[in-house]
Amino acid sequence: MKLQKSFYIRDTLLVAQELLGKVLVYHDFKVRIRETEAYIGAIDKAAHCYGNKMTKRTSVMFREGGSAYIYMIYGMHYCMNIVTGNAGEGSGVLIRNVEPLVNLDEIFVNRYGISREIANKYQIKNLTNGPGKLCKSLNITKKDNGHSLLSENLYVEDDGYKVDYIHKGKRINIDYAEEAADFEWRFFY
DNA sequence: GCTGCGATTATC
DNA sequence: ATAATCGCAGCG
Repeated sequence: MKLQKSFYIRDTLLVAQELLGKVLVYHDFKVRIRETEAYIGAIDKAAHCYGNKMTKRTSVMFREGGSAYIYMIYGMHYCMNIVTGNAGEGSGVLIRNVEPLVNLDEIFVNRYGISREIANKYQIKNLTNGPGKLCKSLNITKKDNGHSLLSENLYVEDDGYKVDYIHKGKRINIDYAEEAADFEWRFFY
């Protein structure tokens, strides 16, 4: 069943963990969420909206939970977040690693420009195990920024899959974030 | 207007 | 370990 607004308007660390094992649906794609990171603007120097920094880029993060925040990083990759909490809070969950469930043929073309049959082992292993790889694989771009997760073509559903143990660790590539760099807000299984 | 850099990835 | 590559924030 599709997750409703009330799922997202909760504590960001809780949402980040409960998103594990859920299925992200985007048009004809379905992928299982395997790794997430929480970002909480109020106390998190790694967050784009740290210190309530409202800019053109971060405005979506200040919405009520349940929207997609898509941003471009390093001039060449898109990353997808799910906005969490109450309006004005400025928090969200980065989707880092997913496992494709359907439509593999189209994913290989989007990601590598090749048919699935000729993909090598390395390409298969690294298909969608990163935030930029996820967006490339599913063709998620800036056009999707601000889109509602309660809509027809973009949402998260619970298909009954159970995650047994959630691993926790420090978030990736935020060494500049001082004390926040040590927060164990990365979750995976 | 100009400058510097990043919640990444692929390759060396 | 490092290049690729560009939107945008910060400055003034």
